[in-house]
Amino acid sequence: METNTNISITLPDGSVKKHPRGASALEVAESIGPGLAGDAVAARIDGALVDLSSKISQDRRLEIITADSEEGLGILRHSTSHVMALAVQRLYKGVQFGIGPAINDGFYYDFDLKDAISSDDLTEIEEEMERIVSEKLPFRREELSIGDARSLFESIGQPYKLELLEEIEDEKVNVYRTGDFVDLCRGPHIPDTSGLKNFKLLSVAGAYWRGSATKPQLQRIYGTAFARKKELKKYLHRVEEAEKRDHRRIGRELDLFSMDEEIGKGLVLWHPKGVEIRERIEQYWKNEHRLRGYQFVRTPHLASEKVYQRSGHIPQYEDMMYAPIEIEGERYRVKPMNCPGHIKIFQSQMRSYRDLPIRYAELGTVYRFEMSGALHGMLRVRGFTQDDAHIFCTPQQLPGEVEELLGLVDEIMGAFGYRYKAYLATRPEVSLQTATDQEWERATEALQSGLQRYGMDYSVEAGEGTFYAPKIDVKLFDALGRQWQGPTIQVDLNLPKRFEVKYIADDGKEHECIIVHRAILGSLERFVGGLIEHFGGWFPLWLAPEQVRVLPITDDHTEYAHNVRDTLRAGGIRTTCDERNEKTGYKVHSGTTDKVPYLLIVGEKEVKSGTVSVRSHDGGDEGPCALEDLMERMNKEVETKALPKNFVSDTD
RNA sequence: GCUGCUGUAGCUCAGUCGGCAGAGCGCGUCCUUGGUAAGGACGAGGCCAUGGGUUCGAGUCCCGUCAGCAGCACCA
Repeated sequence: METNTNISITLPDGSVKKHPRGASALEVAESIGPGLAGDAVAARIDGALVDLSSKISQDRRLEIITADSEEGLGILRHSTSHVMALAVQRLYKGVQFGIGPAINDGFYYDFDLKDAISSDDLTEIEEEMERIVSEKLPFRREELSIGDARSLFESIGQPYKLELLEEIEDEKVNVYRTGDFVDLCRGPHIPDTSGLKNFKLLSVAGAYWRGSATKPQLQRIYGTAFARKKELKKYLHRVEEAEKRDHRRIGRELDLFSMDEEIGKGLVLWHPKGVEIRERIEQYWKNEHRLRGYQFVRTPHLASEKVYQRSGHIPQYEDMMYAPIEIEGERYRVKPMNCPGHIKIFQSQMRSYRDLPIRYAELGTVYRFEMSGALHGMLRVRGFTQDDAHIFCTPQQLPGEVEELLGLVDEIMGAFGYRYKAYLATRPEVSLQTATDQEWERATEALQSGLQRYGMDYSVEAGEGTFYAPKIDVKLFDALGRQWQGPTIQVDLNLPKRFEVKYIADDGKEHECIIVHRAILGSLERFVGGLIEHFGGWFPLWLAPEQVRVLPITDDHTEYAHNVRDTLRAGGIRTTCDERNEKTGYKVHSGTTDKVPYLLIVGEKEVKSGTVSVRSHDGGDEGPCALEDLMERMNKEVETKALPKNFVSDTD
């Protein structure tokens, strides 16, 4: 006969523990070990996430969730957001609450309140939060019927919560109470506020209710929380590190580019050193494309509106195009896209299947009217140069072309030291109706088979394609582990029809051409901006605008320094000479802050022995070296596109 | 575009209660001629974003405009 006082609890490692019926998850955790109980934030009972206070009344599987897991950390942060909400409720009258979830690196809560919160107020809110933590207030869960919940939130004047309730279909909902703060919330939460020790409020900003620009705008406070102080510190350090790498700051410090109010918003002025970097990239890009059978074309910056009418850009994107310019009664537009020009070149003669594939590439500068709030340094601008190309091919050739393209992606992203991940984005809900289901399917399958043929890992993002094309998006991970938008490969289902792009097949008849639209770098502006942050300004030798700086110790050595410089220059190495009237330490300092990979110190010793003393970014003070040996080493470094040593941040 | 914050020397920033515009870096001249992350002295450099208002008096307070920043929304 089974005892009804004990139940069996199965732990993740398979072991079974006997506990009295009605034991709480926390009690079980305590019986396993006080350490675990202390770190516990919630529990999973038979697969469902619940509070630690949950009583277990039958045989169950139990997992104790700690803040060391991603899930547990999310719970900790979510609980912190409630504490912040309580603090705000205490400090400001008549607050209405939006939502307050955990996010990637922390949490936020949205508030509707009369007074504007500024970042100066965050300290005060943080202090109130500390107080709440020391009060050790429990997170108390209550289960209410929808009707009761509605009257509750009505009585405390929380219209946003009522709106959320409208959409819940269950009969019962949870509310959590922490002190005087009540929230509609699925949970779970940590047992009480004393478990929150390591948090920080980060910023305050506006955010639309429910993410919709037509809805009211609330004030959002962002914060983060961690299980351990060390992790919080590490995170804050990483944020700082990212700030130091900000391409706008480094762009100014290294004199790479600037923007000017009088030139216009979102328009980049490339300085000589920035151009130097850009040209290395362009040169490399061109070589790789030439190797793969691309031909280079150029199309005008301005075109008659007719072509964008036909392409569909005007009906679809007019609000993001620059206004028309009227000449001789005809309206012209600054080009927002390179495709129409490439198509016209393709159509300048009859094309046989024997000519295909035709691959046209252009570093094409386009202009788009991005909303002012969207602009961000070089990463989001109004005038930019796409590394655009269009592949005209037959349906049979498509998978092979995709495969080739992935090889190109791999080559180029690898050269810059990016890790990446591919995503297959399929037909979205709202999509072009002129293309048949079959065409969507065939295009998507071709992309997929290209991925498989190349052997590239990918995941499917259902419905994330553009309205006119399924696509492969490649996302990059930079040295700080941050994600960037990378290459994109799109099978265009729109333009071949609109422009009637045809070729003559082996049956002697006209067939519709496949057009693949693709960019590897995206835009030179964004790519270079991203690279600056990726490398933190320490470019690999092949890209560095100033590869070598010669530092003569006194005036007596300038002549020798000039010889060294000129020899290097003759060898194709970008070299300058710092002949300022300063001490060597000063010149080394200045060469380092200017992020020059090689500093060559030349003094009495070097003049006599005909050497240079090398100080490199990778190797530090390396001592004397014969110039020819150094040149050989640098040439090799340039040729192999060697990445700087340890350019990955040590905070990772 | 929306909400909030910020505009002071080329850059980073101080400027108290409304009372003569400041520092460091950088730049120039001079001294110094030196050995691996900042030698010294002197000097130039400002319509305090901009237009209005309050005031005896505005960098400072109020309103508008412009620009930048953060987030949201947007991103062929």
